[in-house]
Amino acid sequence: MLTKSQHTTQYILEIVAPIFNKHGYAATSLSDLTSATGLTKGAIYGNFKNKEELAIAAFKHTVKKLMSLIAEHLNQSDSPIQKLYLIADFYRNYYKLSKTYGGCPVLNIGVDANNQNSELLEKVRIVIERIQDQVATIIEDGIEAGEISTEINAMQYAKRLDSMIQGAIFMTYTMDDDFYMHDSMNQIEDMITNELKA
Amino acid sequence: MLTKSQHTTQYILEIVAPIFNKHGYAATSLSDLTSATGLTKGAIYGNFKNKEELAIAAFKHTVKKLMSLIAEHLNQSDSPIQKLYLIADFYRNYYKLSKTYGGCPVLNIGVDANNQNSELLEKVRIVIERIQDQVATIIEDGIEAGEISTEINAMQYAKRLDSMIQGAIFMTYTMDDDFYMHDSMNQIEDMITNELKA
DNA sequence: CCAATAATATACCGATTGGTATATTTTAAA
DNA sequence: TTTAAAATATACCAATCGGTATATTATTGG
Repeated sequence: MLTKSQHTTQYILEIVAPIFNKHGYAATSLSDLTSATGLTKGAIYGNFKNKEELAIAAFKHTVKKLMSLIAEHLNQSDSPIQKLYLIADFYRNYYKLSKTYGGCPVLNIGVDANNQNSELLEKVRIVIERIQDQVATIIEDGIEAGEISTEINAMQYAKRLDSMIQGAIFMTYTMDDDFYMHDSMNQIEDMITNELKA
Repeated sequence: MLTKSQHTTQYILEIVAPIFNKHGYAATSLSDLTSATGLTKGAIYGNFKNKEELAIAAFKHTVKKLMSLIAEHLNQSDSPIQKLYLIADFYRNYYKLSKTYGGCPVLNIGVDANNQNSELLEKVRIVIERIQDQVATIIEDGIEAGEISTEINAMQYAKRLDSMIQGAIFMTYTMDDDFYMHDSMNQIEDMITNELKA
């Protein structure tokens, strides 16, 4: 059973994460958080050491949710190459989906933390590396399974896909236009079909 | 001849633009700017209406510089398809280059202004559209010149290239790793050769 | 039901925020 | 050289900042 403060901690993260994600660390004030949660500074500082620790926890909170959503989506197939297609498929809905959480945490916090908050930036880097490792593993599994060409450098290709996806996210959000996301996913599907397939 | 205040205006922009670019609008305080410039609030508010107008002017200042650098780079050839290769070539040096200005203003201010400052966001969008129009025009010129396949949708392709470039910039900055930029430019060069060429 | 403790609210701190009104200095025309 | 105007510096404003010490309220074990 969760204690009262554990419930409050979860509640705070739920409310606060999208705010940090949208506004960034410095532009989010404690009063933003108290008025959004309906709680006081006492409740917040009783559960989090300071603003920075709260921002880090909020980032992790959003990432965890999104990562479990994509993991669930990839469970639709056991085939490595089909999992790659499913990644593209997942991101087709990503604009609408990530808006719920205040945007893409990797993009938003990555840019916000750079030159500003090295602790937070480090967390973003860890997440990016974890994502790329997972994609690289899928590609390697595909090579082993004979689905993907042995010519492919898994890690390099994972980074390339990640870079394209992040570019699509940035453009989609900045221009408020889903075209970028869909066009990029078309492109990635073509790459899977024409470059990766054994 | 420039008046004294015009000199000061230029001087302020020169100093202030990288700070806004690195830290974002909200995280940049007036005291950051006075201590960096060695001027007082009197000098700054004598030349700019308020912080927002200064941030907009600073963004335009950096964009103008970068745009003239790329325009100059593209002057190395009159051939449209060679100009596309030159764009890729330009961005190979972009990480080091843009660091001088505190990073990529389109990426940084684009993310920072989203959900925060609609005036600033609108300026970013205008810049993105201008860049894409210029690339699309080069592609159209290439089609007319018979260098580029008539199958290509110029504007769609310009957006696709732009999205890839922005993704590479984000990844390169966030991971502090030029690999992303160089790999993306290799990819773009391959696309020019294999997809665009007539 | 009481008491100990956990959890939250309140009140306050010095420092800093963007912005302004005014004083001072610098510039340039006469 | 004098003087009006332009440009910059100074001093100040109320509001807000992140954070803390303490008071109050909920919760829970005995």
